[in-house]
Amino acid sequence: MVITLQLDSETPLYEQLRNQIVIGIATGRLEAQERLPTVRQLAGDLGINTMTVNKAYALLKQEGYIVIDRRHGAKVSPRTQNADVHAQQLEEQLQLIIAQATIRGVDQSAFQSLCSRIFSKMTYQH
Amino acid sequence: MVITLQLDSETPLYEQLRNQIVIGIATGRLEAQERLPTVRQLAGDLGINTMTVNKAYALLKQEGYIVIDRRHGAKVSPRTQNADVHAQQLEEQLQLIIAQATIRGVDQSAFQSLCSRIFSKMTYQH
DNA sequence: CATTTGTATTATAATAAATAATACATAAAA
DNA sequence: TTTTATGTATTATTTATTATAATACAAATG
Repeated sequence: MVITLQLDSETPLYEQLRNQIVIGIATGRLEAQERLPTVRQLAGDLGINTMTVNKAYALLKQEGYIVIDRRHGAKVSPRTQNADVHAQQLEEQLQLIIAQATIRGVDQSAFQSLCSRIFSKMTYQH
Repeated sequence: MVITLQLDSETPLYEQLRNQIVIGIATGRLEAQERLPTVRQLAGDLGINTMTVNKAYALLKQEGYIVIDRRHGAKVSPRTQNADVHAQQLEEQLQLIIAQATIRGVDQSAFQSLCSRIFSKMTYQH
C-alpha cells in the first residue's frame, strides 16, 4: 500500500499515517489479518522517525483497527464492533461537515451522491 | 446563540468557537447579516482571551463565513460561493469519516439516515 | 473629539509534535 | 541456547502551536 505524507500539512504526520491506514482498511487495500510494515521499515521508507510511526500504530491499536503482537508485528484487526461508542463522535463530525457543505451551497441531494460515490469504494465487509 | 467550550478538549478553543459559529450559521441560529458579539464581549462571556476570539473571527473571515468591518464588527456573510474550491476538501473529510463508519459496521443505509436527520436541522438557504 | 471596533505587536508560559539515540521485553528463528 | 527482529519505553532536544497578557494602533461612528 502506497502511503504519501504531506510534510507541509497542518495535520501531524502520525495522524496522516493513521488516517491513510484506516482508509486502506475500509477500501480493502489492506485486508483483514494482513500484516503491516514494521515500524522501522515504514519509517525508513517514508523518511521519518521510528517513534512517529509507532505513535500512529499505538493509536490504531487503541482504536481497535489493528492488533499488535510483540513478535508478529502489527496486523489489521479481523473484525471490529462497538459501533455505539463512536456513534456520537460520528454524528458530531458529520454535523460539522454537513454544516460547511450547506453553507457552501451543497444541497442534500448532491451530498448523498457524493456519499454514494465514496461508499462504492469501500469494500470492507463484516 | 449559546456557545459552550470544552477546556479539556484536544480541539483548540479558537477552533471550537469557529466550528460552533459555522454550525450556527448553517442551522439558522445565526442569520445572514446578523451581527456577532464583539471580540471583547464574547471573550468576557466565555472567560477566555480576546486574541483567542479574534483568531476564530479571523479564521471565519478568511474562510468567507463572516464579513468584518472596522467599526460595525463581524457579521454573517450574506451568501457564499466557491463551492468548487472546497469540494476536494469535503471529499477528503467525508472519505475518512465514511471509512471509519464502515469499519465500525455502519452501512450505507444507516449512514444516509443519519445524514438526513442532520440535514433536516440545516435551514441555511441560498 | 471621544468611543468602540477589529487588529497588530510583543512577550511569556504551557503543551504538542517530531526527531534522536538507546535500551528493553518478547518470541520466533537459527 | 543463541540470535534476531518485533513493538515499546525512556530520555532529551528542538520546533511549532496554543493560550494568555498587556498594550497600542487604524478606522469609523456618533
